[in-house]
Amino acid sequence: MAQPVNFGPLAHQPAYRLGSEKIRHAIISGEIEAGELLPTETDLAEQFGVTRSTVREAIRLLEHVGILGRADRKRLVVTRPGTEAVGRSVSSAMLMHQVTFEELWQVAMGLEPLAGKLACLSATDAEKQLLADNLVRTREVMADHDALLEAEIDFHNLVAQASHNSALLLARAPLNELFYPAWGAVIRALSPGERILVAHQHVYDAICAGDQEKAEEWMEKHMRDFRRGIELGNLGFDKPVRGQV
Amino acid sequence: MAQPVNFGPLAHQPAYRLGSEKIRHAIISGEIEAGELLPTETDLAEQFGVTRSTVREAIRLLEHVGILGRADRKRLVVTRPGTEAVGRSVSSAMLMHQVTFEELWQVAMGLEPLAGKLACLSATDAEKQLLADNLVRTREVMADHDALLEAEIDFHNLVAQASHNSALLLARAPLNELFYPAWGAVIRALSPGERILVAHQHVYDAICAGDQEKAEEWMEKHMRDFRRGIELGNLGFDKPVRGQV
DNA sequence: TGCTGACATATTGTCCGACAATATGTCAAT
DNA sequence: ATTGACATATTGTCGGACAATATGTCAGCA
Repeated sequence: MAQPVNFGPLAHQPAYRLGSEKIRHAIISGEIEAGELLPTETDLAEQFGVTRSTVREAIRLLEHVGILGRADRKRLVVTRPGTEAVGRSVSSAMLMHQVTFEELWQVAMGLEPLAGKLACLSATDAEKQLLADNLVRTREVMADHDALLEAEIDFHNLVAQASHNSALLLARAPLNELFYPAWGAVIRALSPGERILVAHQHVYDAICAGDQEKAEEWMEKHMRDFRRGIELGNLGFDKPVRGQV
Repeated sequence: MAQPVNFGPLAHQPAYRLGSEKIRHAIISGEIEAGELLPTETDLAEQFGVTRSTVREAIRLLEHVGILGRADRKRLVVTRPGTEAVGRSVSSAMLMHQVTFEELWQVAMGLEPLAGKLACLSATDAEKQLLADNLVRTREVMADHDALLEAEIDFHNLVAQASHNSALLLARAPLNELFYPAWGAVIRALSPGERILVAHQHVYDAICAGDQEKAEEWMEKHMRDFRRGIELGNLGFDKPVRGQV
């Protein structure tokens, strides 16, 4: 049987998508740098040869990813997407894929010890100080579950930041949104404040001493504690994390 | 000195953002499931009490992240963001942060061996077959640099998929966009086809045998080869990856 | 001088109404 | 059963309009 020619679809892109791609490209290629102002909507409309409404749609397309933002809630400005923006979009995706706590935990086991290890190499004195402050604060709020969770999340963020690896920082962004909040249930159920503090303390010591293996090892231990907590509390280790976002 | 009351800013959100949040929430909370159609723009406009233009902006805000898409390039449909959508948005972020190849490599060292390890536990026969096919293909195209790179990327995607961990799949999405393409330069410079194949073969064997340690170990070896290749070819291990996106 | 207020200006947020292009559904004709 | 004609629904794009708000300017006043 003679197959008729397959032309494939006539990839006709709507104008707002073309415009958004053009802007995106200009930004990523470095033609426009972070912090710079974009032309006004009217100007863009004129340049693209479309109406302002279309330009606006093109802009919105990029805004949610964090590439564009408002400087003074007026003019558009090119921004570097922070961990929040990335975390938000990736965790929406994970939520829709019904990611289980176990799956997140496995990813965390891949990334968090790595963060600890790298922090040993790159942490500055200022960052070590921030970690020390965090330990103090953690001890203070040990009884307050919400504050404890916040301190806990903070600690891991500080470690990640001390790794001075932006790729890692962004890759682990969704953990902040999904993994650690789920941990809140464990804290309320088991009050493992002391155990958390011990682990953090060891990680901190290792970072100060520049002892990579120890940092990695204690981060792993810490993560295993997470897992044990969820299992002990029977909090649905193999069930999808639900989004409180 | 008596501090005057601090009211904080009057967080006035534009309507298109409110609308987008409302839709996003409905989707994430499961009120609307993936695959379902959204009401028409006119309906949404009526429900929200705004004009269609505003609704359209709200929709665009979500479209780029992959939560919304076109079913038949007409009606809006709720979609699960795939690795492409996530990869695209996260890698834009990484590019703007001037992520270096070294940083990406470190993340890959955290995730790829993990993927190999998990694949040992979860790979189905069909997935093993796909891996086997990939090995055959890799051997065939060993001389063709572009095709080889494609096969290489494919292999790692297949392994990741065999891990049956969506969180991992999404977390490593940016690697596909930035890390492996950079590897293309190495292939052209050093033609390490044979070395790649050997590593892949060992990973494949380990997965078939269910030998987690071996899979992990060979993935690590493979990654170290990457790094060595970049260093040997003097291809800018510590320089920002440039986006060809 | 330094602060305040009035005013013009630029830019975004929102609205309205309109039309073309395209996918869908229906029904008659072949 | 396939085709063609036609009405319908929905999106893509247009153009113009106005309100709200941030910025800049400048005179007035202590």
